[in-house]
Amino acid sequence: SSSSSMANLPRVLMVAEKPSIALSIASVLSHGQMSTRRGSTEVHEFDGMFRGFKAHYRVTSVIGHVFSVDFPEKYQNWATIDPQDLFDAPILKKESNPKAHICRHLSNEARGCSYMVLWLDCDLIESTGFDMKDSKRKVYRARFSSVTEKDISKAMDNLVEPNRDEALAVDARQEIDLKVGVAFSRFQTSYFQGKYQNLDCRVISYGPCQTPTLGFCVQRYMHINTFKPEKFWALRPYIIKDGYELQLEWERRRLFDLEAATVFQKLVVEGRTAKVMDVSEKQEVKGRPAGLNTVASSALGFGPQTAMHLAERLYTQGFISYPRTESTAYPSSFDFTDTLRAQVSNPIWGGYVQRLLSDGFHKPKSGTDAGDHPPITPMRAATEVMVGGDAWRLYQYVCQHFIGTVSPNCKYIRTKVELSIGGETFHCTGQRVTEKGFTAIMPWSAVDEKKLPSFLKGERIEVIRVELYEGNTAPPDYLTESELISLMEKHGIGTDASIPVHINNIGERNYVQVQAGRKLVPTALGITLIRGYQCIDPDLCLPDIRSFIEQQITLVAKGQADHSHVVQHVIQQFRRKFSYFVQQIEHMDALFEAQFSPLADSGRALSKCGKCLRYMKHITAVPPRLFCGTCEEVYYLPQKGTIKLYKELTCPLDNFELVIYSVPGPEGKSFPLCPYCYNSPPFEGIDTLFGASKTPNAPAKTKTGSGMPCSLCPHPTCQHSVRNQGVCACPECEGTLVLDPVSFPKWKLNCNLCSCIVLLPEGAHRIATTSNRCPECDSAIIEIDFNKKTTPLENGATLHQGCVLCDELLLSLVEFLKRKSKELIKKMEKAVHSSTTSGPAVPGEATKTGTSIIDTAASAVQSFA
DNA sequence: GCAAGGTC
Repeated sequence: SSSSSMANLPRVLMVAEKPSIALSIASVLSHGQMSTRRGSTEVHEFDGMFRGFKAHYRVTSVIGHVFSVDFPEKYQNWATIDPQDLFDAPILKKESNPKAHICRHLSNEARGCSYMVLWLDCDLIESTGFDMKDSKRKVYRARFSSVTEKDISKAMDNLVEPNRDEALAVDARQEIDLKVGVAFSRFQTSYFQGKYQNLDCRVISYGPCQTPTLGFCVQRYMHINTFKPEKFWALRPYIIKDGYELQLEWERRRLFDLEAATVFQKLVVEGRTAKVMDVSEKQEVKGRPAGLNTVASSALGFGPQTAMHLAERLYTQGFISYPRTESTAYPSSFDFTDTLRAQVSNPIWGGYVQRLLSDGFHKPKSGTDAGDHPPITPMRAATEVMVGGDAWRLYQYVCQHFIGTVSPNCKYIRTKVELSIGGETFHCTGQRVTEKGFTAIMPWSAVDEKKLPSFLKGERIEVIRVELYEGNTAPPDYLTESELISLMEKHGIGTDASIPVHINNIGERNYVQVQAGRKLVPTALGITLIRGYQCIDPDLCLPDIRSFIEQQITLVAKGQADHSHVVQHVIQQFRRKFSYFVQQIEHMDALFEAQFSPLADSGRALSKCGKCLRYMKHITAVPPRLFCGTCEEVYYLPQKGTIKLYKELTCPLDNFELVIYSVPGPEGKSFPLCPYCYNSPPFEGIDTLFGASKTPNAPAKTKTGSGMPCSLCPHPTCQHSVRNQGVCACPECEGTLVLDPVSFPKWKLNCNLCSCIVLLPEGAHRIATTSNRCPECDSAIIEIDFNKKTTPLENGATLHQGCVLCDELLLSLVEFLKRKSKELIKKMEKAVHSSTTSGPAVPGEATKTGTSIIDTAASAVQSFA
């Protein structure tokens, strides 16, 4: 398209739900003649006809849902907000992925456009600057059921008005799910957390999808547990024919009455010979499969989540078609020949495909068209080297399944021989495959062959013995992942994309465990939770809870009910359920009490509580924590290290006794923390500070947990705070190097954010920070009391004061771990330089962008003191 | 730390 035409033609902006669909739409409408430029998402441009006149098109997309909801900041505090109040809380709509700048992108692209066509049902008209009431800039909605040329063109010829109701329905679901889920989750978590020692969880969540999902697993567990096996008996006569010993099946299968079975056994034994009453042969057909939809988990032994992940990767690399689809029916226009041709080069099935192409392949069995995407098919040839291990297995499966769908049916002959012994009827069957068909390429669906000697009608055969088999009825097994998926689909729990997420969730939360064969076995916690709901309000864990929400929302989507009316109605129902649940929680607690050991009975007294001044118990089980039995409060501790009392020192802010946390090993470190401050950082803005350090892979996250140890505390006078133990800026991050107070004799400085460590002179009797600052770089001056035998000072002197960065003697004695010292010294010099130029009040802020946070915190301390 | 729903 020329730039001159672009300027003159009316512009049409088209927005699809994801980049791949924008590409397909543009390719179809421009016949591949479009230009593409990058942006937040790609924009494809071309000239074409729009509603009877020539127009310039811009086709772009969003990436999934543009908006999601959450509570305002004030409602994020678990300690101050009563979960009940969440039902009446306002909610905020935010861009789901602010970094992607989708709103900005759309409003930019919408500029200068006279028309907009939405290929999605989301509520984003406002963010484009378009207005539904503006008659000059019209907004349309394109409805399409598959991403095919035919459907796309049809949608363009039948544009409709955008449907606000559908967007409102999405909003309604978001608000309901948020309020219900968060209110119940916070209440349960706060109530049970820290109450029992062997209760291993960080959060006890509730959700209208995840909880019924768990409900299915527990229901099966209960079925198994309450199963009473029953004895049964079956007659098993044996005959010998053409040298084969054959066991015959009884027409009555089994009896639950031993006496009756014994009577029949006597009859049959006395019958002595089996008379062949009938020999029948029947041609049977096992039909080729329909197209492959969302990858079945059990087929390959990956979890559904992993399978989807691999499939997603294969899709983005162009090896298979879009893997998230419910449809098993191919569009009529689907080009099977091309898809097959791409597979002729395959060393394993290439020959088979070649024969299919030359002998003529079959159309797949007609499946169901869910109106989303075509079934999953291979797009281009791949080798194991190109895609690698597990993805390769999945790719093979997709290919074999696809080739299977266009292969002939499998044919086999089923023989049934009916025999009579002493008036009782028995039979035996055999199976013989005559045409493998698709099972040749899909060996996992092969028909079992069972050879049978030939029998003649009327023939008599001697019965060699008659067994009276005694068996027990057996309980069903635990739910498998694929059974669970079917149950969820059947009850409308989750969507094809979210089902694996819910299953994953109940595993991560420790409600179920995945055992061999991908069986889901509920844990004590999972079972206790469901039993609890069952005795307080069974609705809470039944699938109907989801159907109820979905059905109410459908009313909004169809315009049959008002959005806010429906939301209010549903929220009101849950508000009542919630308050009843809160009122009755002791019933659930009774079950917890029976299952878990109360915390008060366990743990060793470690440090004193600042509130009641009694000893708190240290629970080492995950998650490690301190429990005050008097106040019934729990204080979490960092994981993966040891906790000891720190010299009975106390925190000046809250009077709690300090503990010292240590990670063992040569690169380990120690720092003191106040149990109270660690859990509730006392200074404004401190959360933000940690938020900043909580970037993925930041060592601070795993080493310090999410709380505030003394090494991060800006208290101006406490001797343990970063203000008094901090020495200088960390050369590797924005943190501060803090003196490790218990590192004698291997003295060191540890960064309070990252894993950087600086070794100080070993063996010194004492090393301490002083209140003096280096005039050169503002680092804290440290004082060292050297060992008499190893002192580097002249005349056997042992006391020395200096700056780690500027004092020549100290600089020669310190050692930086991990990096080459030259590089580090350069970095240190840089740090020194910037710290002298900006002149910060607290060491370590030199390179920090969020400096003001500490200042705010520091002033807060001053006013506090 | 909390839901479910999209898709990267």
